[in-house]
Amino acid sequence: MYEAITIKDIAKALGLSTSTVSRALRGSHEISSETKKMVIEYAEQFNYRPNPIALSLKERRSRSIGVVVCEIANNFFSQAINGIESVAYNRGYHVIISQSHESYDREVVNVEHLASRSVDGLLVSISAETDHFEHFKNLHDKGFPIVFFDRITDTIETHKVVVDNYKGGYDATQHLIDAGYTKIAHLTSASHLSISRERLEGYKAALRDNHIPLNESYIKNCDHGGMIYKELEDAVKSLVNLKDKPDAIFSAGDRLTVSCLAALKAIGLKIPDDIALVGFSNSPLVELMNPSLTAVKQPAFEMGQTATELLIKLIESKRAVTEFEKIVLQTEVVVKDSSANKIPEKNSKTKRVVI
Amino acid sequence: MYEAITIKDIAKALGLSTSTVSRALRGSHEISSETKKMVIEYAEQFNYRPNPIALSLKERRSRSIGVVVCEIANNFFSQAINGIESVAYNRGYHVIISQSHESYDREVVNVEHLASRSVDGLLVSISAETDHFEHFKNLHDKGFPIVFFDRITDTIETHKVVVDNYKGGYDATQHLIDAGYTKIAHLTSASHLSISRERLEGYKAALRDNHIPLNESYIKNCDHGGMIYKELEDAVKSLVNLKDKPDAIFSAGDRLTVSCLAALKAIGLKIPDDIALVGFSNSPLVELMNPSLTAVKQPAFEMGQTATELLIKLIESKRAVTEFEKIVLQTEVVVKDSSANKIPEKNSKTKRVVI
DNA sequence: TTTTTTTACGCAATCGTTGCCGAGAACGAT
DNA sequence: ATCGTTCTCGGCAACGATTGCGTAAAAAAA
Repeated sequence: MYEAITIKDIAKALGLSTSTVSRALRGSHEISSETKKMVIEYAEQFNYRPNPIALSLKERRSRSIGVVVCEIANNFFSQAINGIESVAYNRGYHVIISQSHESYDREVVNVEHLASRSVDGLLVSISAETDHFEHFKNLHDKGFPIVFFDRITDTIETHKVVVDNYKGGYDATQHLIDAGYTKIAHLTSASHLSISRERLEGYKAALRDNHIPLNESYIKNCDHGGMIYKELEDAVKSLVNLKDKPDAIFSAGDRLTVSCLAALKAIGLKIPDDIALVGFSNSPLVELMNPSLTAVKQPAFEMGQTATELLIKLIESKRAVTEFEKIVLQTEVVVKDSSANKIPEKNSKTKRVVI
Repeated sequence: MYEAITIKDIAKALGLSTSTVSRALRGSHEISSETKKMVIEYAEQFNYRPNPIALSLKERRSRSIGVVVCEIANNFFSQAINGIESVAYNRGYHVIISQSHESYDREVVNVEHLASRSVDGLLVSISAETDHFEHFKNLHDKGFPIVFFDRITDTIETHKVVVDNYKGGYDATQHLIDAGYTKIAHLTSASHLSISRERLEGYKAALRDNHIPLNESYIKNCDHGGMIYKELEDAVKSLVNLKDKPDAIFSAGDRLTVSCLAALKAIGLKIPDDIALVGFSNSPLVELMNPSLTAVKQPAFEMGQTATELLIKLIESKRAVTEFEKIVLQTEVVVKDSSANKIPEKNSKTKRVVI
């Protein structure tokens, strides 16, 4: 099978010791220039590459970082991974990906597998099912470098990279209010996720600031984050079947938003005439959708980059790090047709007449 | 920093030799059951995990596979990687991802980096820029396991997993013809890519079988596969500015299709009334687009799975493999609104009158 | 010429694990 | 009592590369 050339092969071929070859290759001054030249030429001719595994063993590091996300086939995460890969590549690190598929058990297995010395550090966005964090805490307490991004936990003190989910939720809701909607429902994923909580808080705050009373029946949690279409469809149906039907929906996740659009289309409701929709989504396609979708965009690529930079800083730090950063990036509301200004209803004509 | 327990630590603590501990842990019959019990209990208590790097060095394998694709943030590839990861995970392999960003140089660097003994095999979809294959050939000749998927080359004899691109192109074109379109343009990426060639051949064959003359000016290559929007936009503009303007476009790639839709929208052409559109796309969102898009879907997940199974078979084969498989999966045309039956033009009324 | 310094290289340990060989004890068979 | 066998276990080497230390030979200084 495939066998590559080693330092030992060079040493044997040239009648030198492995230490001499090693030093020659690294350009040590204690090797004569003729020997160096000879070794380097031979190495180039036979395309010598140091064995990274041997180096890892010696240096006790693998120059690779592990990524644990719920799924790759999701615009937000694939863009984030793109950012991760771009930084890692430039710094000479490999990226090892694993998916939790929103399962706690799978997350634990992946984390343990990666951390058991095959990666130097971990980049994590927590699974929707996960509501306790011992598997991270154990590692972190032992000094293993972890950076959380997107979905984080406050129970572990380390670097974190997030967006301002509160503001994202606030802005989305405020935008709907500005467009004339008042009965705004909120579709979100598992309630214990940091991103869900914060977006919900932003939603509530925007309502409060606009003196719109909070209607608890307008808030729907989908614990599987839209992975199960039925769950989402049921939530949407129960919303539109309410006596006091909402006139807008703010959905707090990519898959949630897309599935919601599909569900509304299936039910036969017109957007935004029957019901408006604003949602978190990082798909570049939403503006080509029918109708084009007002979306809260996250800087996924930058999040990946930033998280990776922080992680590599942790990994390469000589002393144990005790001061941790929490970096908060901004979201952006891209306004399209799905939240067009509300057409005044018939019964509001009276008011107009008054004017 | 982070230090994990080793076999040596256990040996010292228990007053045994490392070989005894090693054997006890692997349940060897030549260790007394008391010793085994003692060792295993100690190992569990201190959460011992064998060092995969030391094992890699010893066994001369890393139990990881490398993936080289042009980009992750693309539905086709993220779905394929999903399939790759699912199989690899079950077989105990790590997946290491790298992106070529359609650049030949970057592809070469990635391949060399991964192959220099940090992965046991490679899963490759060739970059758009790549038109010679020495970097793969050298490895393959040395017995290094490589499996190509999606974008392949015939110059290297190894396992390959593709879709029937010819049939995909044929079916898409035939579908347009069946819907009443005859002036069908073809938008494709770099001409030296296997997928471009085959889809083009399918397109041509469908025209030929329907006795529609081929119009060379209807075929547009975008060498950057839609990565550069301007290139695509120019191609679309030059198509719609032709004297004998096409009444339909068949686009042969995901990004191409989406960008084409955006370009037509920007130009202000109505789909399908002014011009119909059918394209390869693996985005689950196309049916929610405006108009919903008739798309050729590829079994990306299955391709990833199949390719990974073949690669692991190669890696774990005792003897050098000389018989290689080429697995061809089928595409599926999902018909939506963008290729609705053509409305007969005014000047065809005469014919109708005759009837 | 003798002593010191410099040059240029080799030896061996190290990282964590396993394979191979062999040692010592216990035990049954002769 | 002696031999052979079996059971347990330890020592050494190896995987590939790096590195501190040691040292022979050559060069320089005395």
